[in-house]
Amino acid sequence: MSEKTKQLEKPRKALSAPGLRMTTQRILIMNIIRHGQGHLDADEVYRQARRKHPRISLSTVYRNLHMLKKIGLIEELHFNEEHHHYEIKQPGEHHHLACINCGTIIEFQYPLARLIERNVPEIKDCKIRDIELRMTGYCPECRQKNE
Amino acid sequence: MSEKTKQLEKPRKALSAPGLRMTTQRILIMNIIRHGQGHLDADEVYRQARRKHPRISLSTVYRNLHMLKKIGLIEELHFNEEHHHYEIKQPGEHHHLACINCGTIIEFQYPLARLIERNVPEIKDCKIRDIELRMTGYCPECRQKNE
DNA sequence: CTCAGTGCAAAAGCTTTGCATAATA
DNA sequence: TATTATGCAAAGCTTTTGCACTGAG
Repeated sequence: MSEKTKQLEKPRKALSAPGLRMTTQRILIMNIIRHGQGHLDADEVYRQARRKHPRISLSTVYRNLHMLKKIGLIEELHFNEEHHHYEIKQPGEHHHLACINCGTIIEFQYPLARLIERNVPEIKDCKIRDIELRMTGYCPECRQKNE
Repeated sequence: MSEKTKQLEKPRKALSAPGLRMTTQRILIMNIIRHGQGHLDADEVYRQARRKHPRISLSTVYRNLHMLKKIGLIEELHFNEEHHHYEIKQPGEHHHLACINCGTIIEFQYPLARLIERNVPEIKDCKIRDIELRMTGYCPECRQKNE
Protein backbone atom coordinates (compact mmCIF):
# COMPACT_ATOMS: atom_id res chain seq x y z
CA MET A 1 0.00 0.00 0.00
CA SER A 2 2.74 2.41 0.86
CA GLU A 3 4.38 1.28 -2.37
CA LYS A 4 1.32 2.30 -4.28
CA THR A 5 0.92 5.59 -2.50
CA LYS A 6 4.50 6.37 -3.35
CA GLN A 7 3.95 5.68 -7.02
CA LEU A 8 0.87 7.84 -7.22
CA GLU A 9 2.58 10.95 -5.98
CA LYS A 10 2.46 13.64 -8.60
CA PRO A 11 5.73 14.83 -10.08
CA ARG A 12 5.08 18.40 -9.04
CA LYS A 13 4.42 17.36 -5.51
CA ALA A 14 7.46 15.12 -5.40
CA LEU A 15 9.68 17.85 -6.77
CA SER A 16 8.44 20.25 -4.13
CA ALA A 17 9.30 17.95 -1.29
CA PRO A 18 11.09 19.60 1.62
CA GLY A 19 14.76 19.92 0.86
CA LEU A 20 14.29 19.87 -2.88
CA ARG A 21 14.37 22.82 -5.24
CA MET A 22 12.78 23.15 -8.64
CA THR A 23 15.66 24.45 -10.68
CA THR A 24 15.37 25.12 -14.38
CA GLN A 25 17.89 22.38 -15.05
CA ARG A 26 15.91 19.83 -13.10
CA ILE A 27 12.66 20.67 -14.83
CA LEU A 28 14.36 20.65 -18.21
CA ILE A 29 15.85 17.21 -17.57
CA MET A 30 12.52 15.91 -16.38
CA ASN A 31 10.82 17.14 -19.53
CA ILE A 32 13.45 15.68 -21.81
CA ILE A 33 13.01 12.30 -20.22
CA ARG A 34 9.25 12.63 -20.38
CA HIS A 35 9.40 13.02 -24.14
CA GLY A 36 12.25 10.60 -24.63
CA GLN A 37 10.32 7.34 -25.05
CA GLY A 38 12.70 5.56 -22.71
CA HIS A 39 15.48 5.71 -25.23
CA LEU A 40 17.67 8.19 -23.43
CA ASP A 41 20.92 7.57 -21.70
CA ALA A 42 22.70 10.20 -19.64
CA ASP A 43 24.69 11.58 -22.51
CA GLU A 44 21.65 11.90 -24.74
CA VAL A 45 19.81 13.78 -22.02
CA TYR A 46 22.84 16.02 -21.69
CA ARG A 47 23.01 16.77 -25.39
CA GLN A 48 19.33 17.59 -25.61
CA ALA A 49 19.50 19.68 -22.49
CA ARG A 50 22.33 21.78 -23.88
CA ARG A 51 20.18 22.83 -26.79
CA LYS A 52 17.92 24.73 -24.41
CA HIS A 53 20.43 25.48 -21.72
CA PRO A 54 23.96 25.53 -23.19
CA ARG A 55 25.73 26.01 -19.88
CA ILE A 56 24.30 22.92 -18.23
CA SER A 57 26.91 20.41 -17.14
CA LEU A 58 27.06 16.65 -17.43
CA SER A 59 27.38 16.30 -13.68
CA THR A 60 24.15 18.17 -13.20
CA VAL A 61 22.52 15.65 -15.50
CA TYR A 62 23.93 12.72 -13.58
CA ARG A 63 23.06 14.20 -10.22
CA ASN A 64 19.51 14.81 -11.31
CA LEU A 65 19.10 11.38 -12.83
CA HIS A 66 20.13 9.88 -9.50
CA MET A 67 17.90 12.18 -7.59
CA LEU A 68 14.85 11.66 -9.80
CA LYS A 69 15.36 7.94 -9.60
CA LYS A 70 15.70 8.08 -5.86
CA ILE A 71 12.43 9.95 -5.38
CA GLY A 72 10.74 7.59 -7.81
CA LEU A 73 9.96 9.91 -10.68
CA ILE A 74 12.02 8.09 -13.26
CA GLU A 75 13.12 4.56 -13.75
CA GLU A 76 16.52 3.25 -14.69
CA LEU A 77 16.48 0.48 -17.26
CA HIS A 78 19.25 -1.93 -18.12
CA PHE A 79 19.22 -3.15 -21.65
CA ASN A 80 21.78 -4.96 -23.68
CA GLU A 81 23.96 -1.94 -23.93
CA GLU A 82 26.64 -0.36 -21.90
CA HIS A 83 24.77 2.50 -20.35
CA HIS A 84 21.63 2.99 -18.33
CA HIS A 85 18.51 4.33 -19.92
CA TYR A 86 15.91 6.41 -18.21
CA GLU A 87 12.21 6.88 -18.57
CA ILE A 88 9.30 8.39 -16.71
CA LYS A 89 7.88 5.96 -14.23
CA GLN A 90 4.34 5.29 -15.24
CA PRO A 91 1.72 2.63 -14.88
CA GLY A 92 2.42 0.15 -17.62
CA GLU A 93 2.91 -3.57 -17.84
CA HIS A 94 1.60 -5.30 -14.84
CA HIS A 95 2.73 -8.74 -13.81
CA HIS A 96 2.28 -10.98 -10.84
CA LEU A 97 3.61 -13.82 -8.76
CA ALA A 98 1.34 -16.20 -6.88
CA CYS A 99 2.61 -17.78 -3.68
CA ILE A 100 2.08 -21.53 -3.86
CA ASN A 101 1.93 -21.75 -0.11
CA CYS A 102 -0.43 -19.01 1.05
CA GLY A 103 -1.93 -17.80 -2.19
CA THR A 104 -0.82 -14.23 -1.85
CA ILE A 105 -0.60 -12.41 -5.15
CA ILE A 106 2.30 -10.06 -5.46
CA GLU A 107 1.91 -7.49 -8.18
CA PHE A 108 4.60 -5.43 -9.76
CA GLN A 109 5.24 -3.25 -12.74
CA TYR A 110 8.18 -3.70 -15.00
CA PRO A 111 8.78 -2.89 -18.66
CA LEU A 112 9.62 -6.45 -19.63
CA ALA A 113 8.48 -6.02 -23.20
CA ARG A 114 11.00 -3.33 -23.92
CA LEU A 115 13.72 -5.25 -22.20
CA ILE A 116 12.95 -8.34 -24.22
CA GLU A 117 12.73 -6.45 -27.48
CA ARG A 118 16.18 -5.06 -26.92
CA ASN A 119 17.82 -7.96 -25.19
CA VAL A 120 16.67 -11.13 -26.89
CA PRO A 121 18.09 -11.68 -30.37
CA GLU A 122 15.15 -13.81 -31.53
CA ILE A 123 12.73 -11.02 -30.66
CA LYS A 124 14.73 -8.04 -31.85
CA ASP A 125 12.83 -7.70 -35.11
CA CYS A 126 9.42 -8.52 -33.70
CA LYS A 127 6.79 -6.15 -32.42
CA ILE A 128 5.35 -7.14 -29.07
CA ARG A 129 1.72 -6.23 -28.57
CA ASP A 130 0.61 -8.07 -25.47
CA ILE A 131 2.73 -9.54 -22.79
CA GLU A 132 1.77 -11.56 -19.77
CA LEU A 133 4.03 -13.04 -17.20
CA ARG A 134 2.88 -15.55 -14.67
CA MET A 135 5.07 -16.76 -11.89
CA THR A 136 4.60 -19.07 -8.98
CA GLY A 137 6.89 -19.37 -6.02
CA TYR A 138 7.11 -18.23 -2.44
CA CYS A 139 6.29 -14.85 -0.98
CA PRO A 140 8.86 -13.45 1.45
CA GLU A 141 7.06 -14.85 4.53
CA CYS A 142 6.53 -18.37 3.20
CA ARG A 143 10.00 -18.42 1.82
CA GLN A 144 11.43 -17.87 5.27
CA LYS A 145 9.27 -20.59 6.78
CA ASN A 146 10.44 -22.94 4.05
CA GLU A 147 14.13 -22.36 4.64
CA MET B 1 16.72 -25.19 -36.18
CA SER B 2 20.10 -23.72 -36.89
CA GLU B 3 19.65 -21.83 -33.68
CA LYS B 4 19.19 -25.05 -31.82
CA THR B 5 22.08 -26.76 -33.50
CA LYS B 6 24.26 -23.86 -32.51
CA GLN B 7 23.24 -24.10 -28.91
CA LEU B 8 23.91 -27.79 -28.73
CA GLU B 9 27.49 -27.51 -29.82
CA LYS B 10 29.74 -28.78 -27.09
CA PRO B 11 32.10 -26.33 -25.47
CA ARG B 12 35.08 -28.44 -26.45
CA LYS B 13 34.01 -28.45 -30.03
CA ALA B 14 33.28 -24.74 -30.05
CA LEU B 15 36.62 -23.97 -28.50
CA SER B 16 38.38 -26.02 -31.15
CA ALA B 17 36.84 -24.15 -34.01
CA PRO B 18 39.27 -23.18 -36.73
CA GLY B 19 41.15 -20.08 -35.76
CA LEU B 20 40.67 -20.60 -32.05
CA ARG B 21 43.22 -21.92 -29.57
CA MET B 22 42.61 -23.57 -26.26
CA THR B 23 44.92 -21.65 -24.00
CA THR B 24 45.19 -22.38 -20.31
CA GLN B 25 43.81 -18.94 -19.55
CA ARG B 26 40.76 -19.51 -21.72
CA ILE B 27 39.98 -22.87 -20.18
CA LEU B 28 40.50 -21.47 -16.70
CA ILE B 29 38.11 -18.60 -17.35
CA MET B 30 35.55 -20.96 -18.81
CA ASN B 31 35.73 -23.18 -15.73
CA ILE B 32 35.42 -20.28 -13.34
CA ILE B 33 32.28 -19.11 -15.08
CA ARG B 34 30.92 -22.64 -15.16
CA HIS B 35 31.10 -22.85 -11.38
CA GLY B 36 30.13 -19.25 -10.78
CA GLN B 37 26.34 -19.59 -10.65
CA GLY B 38 25.93 -16.59 -12.88
CA HIS B 39 27.10 -14.26 -10.18
CA LEU B 40 30.41 -13.29 -11.69
CA ASP B 41 31.40 -10.02 -13.22
CA ALA B 42 34.65 -9.45 -15.07
CA ASP B 43 36.59 -8.40 -12.03
CA GLU B 44 35.42 -11.37 -10.00
CA VAL B 45 36.47 -13.73 -12.77
CA TYR B 46 39.81 -11.98 -12.82
CA ARG B 47 40.37 -12.33 -9.10
CA GLN B 48 39.48 -16.00 -9.10
CA ALA B 49 41.63 -16.62 -12.15
CA ARG B 50 44.65 -15.06 -10.48
CA ARG B 51 44.50 -17.58 -7.71
CA LYS B 52 45.36 -20.34 -10.17
CA HIS B 53 47.28 -18.30 -12.66
CA PRO B 54 48.79 -15.21 -10.97
CA ARG B 55 50.18 -13.69 -14.13
CA ILE B 56 46.88 -13.57 -15.98
CA SER B 57 45.85 -10.07 -16.99
CA LEU B 58 42.53 -8.30 -16.79
CA SER B 59 42.56 -7.68 -20.52
CA THR B 60 42.83 -11.38 -21.13
CA VAL B 61 39.74 -11.84 -19.03
CA TYR B 62 37.84 -9.20 -20.95
CA ARG B 63 38.97 -10.48 -24.31
CA ASN B 64 37.91 -13.99 -23.42
CA LEU B 65 34.57 -12.90 -22.05
CA HIS B 66 33.87 -11.19 -25.34
CA MET B 67 35.07 -14.13 -27.34
CA LEU B 68 33.15 -16.73 -25.34
CA LYS B 69 30.05 -14.63 -25.63
CA LYS B 70 30.55 -14.23 -29.34
CA ILE B 71 30.84 -17.96 -29.97
CA GLY B 72 27.83 -18.55 -27.76
CA LEU B 73 29.41 -20.40 -24.85
CA ILE B 74 28.51 -17.85 -22.22
CA GLU B 75 25.78 -15.33 -21.77
CA GLU B 76 26.02 -11.76 -20.66
CA LEU B 77 23.35 -10.69 -18.21
CA HIS B 78 22.34 -7.18 -17.25
CA PHE B 79 20.94 -6.83 -13.81
CA ASN B 80 20.33 -3.83 -11.70
CA GLU B 81 23.98 -3.25 -11.11
CA GLU B 82 26.75 -1.45 -12.84
CA HIS B 83 28.60 -4.32 -14.42
CA HIS B 84 27.78 -7.22 -16.65
CA HIS B 85 27.52 -10.69 -15.25
CA TYR B 86 28.39 -13.85 -17.07
CA GLU B 87 27.16 -17.40 -16.94
CA ILE B 88 27.38 -20.56 -18.98
CA LYS B 89 24.73 -20.61 -21.64
CA GLN B 90 22.48 -23.54 -20.97
CA PRO B 91 18.99 -24.65 -21.78
CA GLY B 92 16.79 -23.07 -19.17
CA GLU B 93 13.68 -20.95 -19.19
CA HIS B 94 11.87 -21.14 -22.40
CA HIS B 95 9.44 -18.50 -23.55
CA HIS B 96 7.57 -17.69 -26.69
CA LEU B 97 5.86 -15.09 -28.79
CA ALA B 98 2.93 -15.88 -31.06
CA CYS B 99 2.44 -13.83 -34.21
CA ILE B 100 -1.16 -12.61 -34.31
CA ASN B 101 -1.04 -12.38 -38.07
CA CYS B 102 0.48 -15.64 -39.33
CA GLY B 103 0.53 -17.75 -36.19
CA THR B 104 4.25 -18.36 -36.17
CA ILE B 105 5.61 -19.21 -32.75
CA ILE B 106 8.97 -17.72 -31.97
CA GLU B 107 10.78 -19.43 -29.15
CA PHE B 108 13.65 -18.09 -27.13
CA GLN B 109 15.53 -18.70 -23.94
CA TYR B 110 16.22 -16.03 -21.44
CA PRO B 111 16.83 -16.09 -17.69
CA LEU B 112 13.95 -13.79 -16.88
CA ALA B 113 13.47 -15.22 -13.42
CA ARG B 114 16.90 -14.21 -12.29
CA LEU B 115 16.55 -10.83 -13.85
CA ILE B 116 13.27 -10.24 -12.10
CA GLU B 117 14.52 -11.49 -8.76
CA ARG B 118 17.34 -9.02 -8.88
CA ASN B 119 15.67 -6.14 -10.59
CA VAL B 120 12.15 -5.85 -9.24
CA PRO B 121 11.91 -4.57 -5.67
CA GLU B 122 8.60 -6.30 -4.98
CA ILE B 123 10.10 -9.65 -5.92
CA LYS B 124 13.51 -9.32 -4.33
CA ASP B 125 12.59 -11.36 -1.28
CA CYS B 126 10.51 -13.92 -3.10
CA LYS B 127 11.58 -17.26 -4.46
CA ILE B 128 10.43 -17.88 -8.02
CA ARG B 129 9.68 -21.49 -8.83
CA ASP B 130 7.87 -21.45 -12.15
CA ILE B 131 7.80 -18.72 -14.69
CA GLU B 132 5.88 -18.47 -17.89
CA LEU B 133 5.84 -15.63 -20.32
CA ARG B 134 3.34 -15.32 -23.10
CA MET B 135 3.57 -12.68 -25.72
CA THR B 136 1.60 -11.84 -28.81
CA GLY B 137 2.69 -9.49 -31.50
CA TYR B 138 4.15 -9.55 -34.98
CA CYS B 139 6.96 -11.69 -36.29
CA PRO B 140 9.60 -9.87 -38.35
CA GLU B 141 7.87 -10.63 -41.69
CA CYS B 142 4.37 -9.60 -40.65
CA ARG B 143 5.72 -6.60 -38.89
CA GLN B 144 7.18 -5.33 -42.13
CA LYS B 145 3.96 -5.91 -44.03
CA ASN B 146 2.10 -4.00 -41.36
CA GLU B 147 4.32 -0.93 -41.50
C1' DC C 1 56.92 -21.98 -38.17
C1' DT C 2 52.53 -19.09 -37.90
C1' DC C 3 49.43 -16.55 -36.15
C1' DA C 4 46.01 -16.43 -32.30
C1' DG C 5 46.46 -15.11 -27.68
C1' DT C 6 48.83 -12.88 -23.79
C1' DG C 7 50.70 -9.30 -20.56
C1' DC C 8 51.66 -4.79 -19.79
C1' DA C 9 50.82 -0.13 -19.93
C1' DA C 10 48.49 3.47 -21.73
C1' DA C 11 44.10 5.29 -23.43
C1' DA C 12 39.25 5.71 -23.63
C1' DG C 13 34.57 5.85 -21.85
C1' DC C 14 31.32 6.74 -18.48
C1' DT C 15 30.29 8.32 -13.82
C1' DT C 16 31.35 10.52 -9.47
C1' DT C 17 33.27 14.07 -6.45
C1' DG C 18 35.45 18.47 -4.35
C1' DC C 19 35.00 23.09 -4.25
C1' DA C 20 33.73 27.76 -5.10
C1' DT C 21 29.71 30.10 -7.05
C1' DA C 22 24.86 30.81 -8.13
C1' DA C 23 20.07 30.47 -7.24
C1' DT C 24 15.83 28.87 -4.79
C1' DA C 25 12.64 28.91 -0.98
C1' DT D 1 19.81 34.40 4.29
C1' DA D 2 20.39 29.45 4.56
C1' DT D 3 21.02 25.74 1.99
C1' DT D 4 20.36 23.22 -2.11
C1' DA D 5 21.99 22.91 -6.72
C1' DT D 6 25.23 24.10 -10.34
C1' DG D 7 29.51 24.30 -13.26
C1' DC D 8 34.02 23.17 -13.79
C1' DA D 9 37.84 20.36 -13.43
C1' DA D 10 39.91 16.56 -11.61
C1' DA D 11 39.63 11.88 -10.03
C1' DG D 12 37.70 7.05 -10.24
C1' DC D 13 36.20 2.91 -12.33
C1' DT D 14 35.49 -0.28 -15.78
C1' DT D 15 36.60 -1.61 -20.32
C1' DT D 16 39.35 -1.32 -24.60
C1' DT D 17 43.51 -1.03 -27.41
C1' DG D 18 48.53 -0.99 -29.22
C1' DC D 19 52.55 -3.53 -29.23
C1' DA D 20 56.07 -6.78 -28.57
C1' DC D 21 56.32 -11.41 -26.91
C1' DT D 22 54.64 -16.20 -26.05
C1' DG D 23 52.80 -20.47 -27.07
C1' DA D 24 49.31 -23.68 -29.30
C1' DG D 25 48.55 -26.22 -33.41
